[in-house]
Amino acid sequence: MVRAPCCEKMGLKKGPWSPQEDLILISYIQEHGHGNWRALPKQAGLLRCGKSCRLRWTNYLRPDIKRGNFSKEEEETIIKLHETIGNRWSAIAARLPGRTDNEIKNVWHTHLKKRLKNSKTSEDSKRHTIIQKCDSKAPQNPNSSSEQIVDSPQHCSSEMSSVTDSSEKTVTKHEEMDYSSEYFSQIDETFWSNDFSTDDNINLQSTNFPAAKNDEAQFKFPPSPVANDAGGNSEVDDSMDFWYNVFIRAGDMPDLPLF
DNA sequence: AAGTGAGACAACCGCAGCTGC
DNA sequence: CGCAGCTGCGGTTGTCTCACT
Repeated sequence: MVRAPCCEKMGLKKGPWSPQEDLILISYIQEHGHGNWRALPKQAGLLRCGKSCRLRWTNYLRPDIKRGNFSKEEEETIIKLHETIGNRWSAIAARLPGRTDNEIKNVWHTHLKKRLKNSKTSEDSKRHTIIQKCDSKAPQNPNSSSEQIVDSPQHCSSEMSSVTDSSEKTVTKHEEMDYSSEYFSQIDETFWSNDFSTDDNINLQSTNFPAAKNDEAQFKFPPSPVANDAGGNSEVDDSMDFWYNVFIRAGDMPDLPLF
């Protein structure tokens, strides 16, 4: 199979998305659904490849994305699932509504892996201490190693069971918020029942997604970290219609293509 | 105040698998 | 059945921010 030329060779834009591009993409998908991702950027007037558009939508712009810190439960779910199925991020994401595989992957690499390593280290050292204690308690047998004692240590099982993960709370720069309920409370069930993870041709107009009904006042996307970082304005965080405010504040409302 | 390194997260790359012809 | 086109997935890289010196 001949690989399609990459974005750069086609003269397409790479790197971070601008708010204008986001709005164009949102508006287009709102109006038409994504349909064919490859054709989308051309039809929407974006100088991006379809892959980039798909990624941007699925990982960031999709309205059912839940942003903010991961809850303890979510982190535990990730850890447990990772134990059983490994690096199958999309499968793990499927078990965490509103979370993307990319986000989970990032969290794993930045927080959970380290935490697990730390807890394993502390557990190992604790195990080591217990093993030493067990060794001293256990009947002396020159042929048995310490590990063997730990694996079936009737005389110190209670101590071993006390070795637990004492993971500390991770702190990230974004406050924990449940955007899904705060920002999308006005979206009814028919919208959420749309399966955006599938490749169906999403037509938001056929849903009750507020923006699809031309109700701009209700059109709300969650504030992105980009906006928080760039603006640092609490007004932004509080109540507003985030995306429209971004453009209006910037005084840089893009000329949206006529679809 | 400037430089630097680490951490966090967004985005890209390339391969695999699926589907239609 | 084989090929081409497309999407999904996981690994990796790039970029930005912030803390520290």
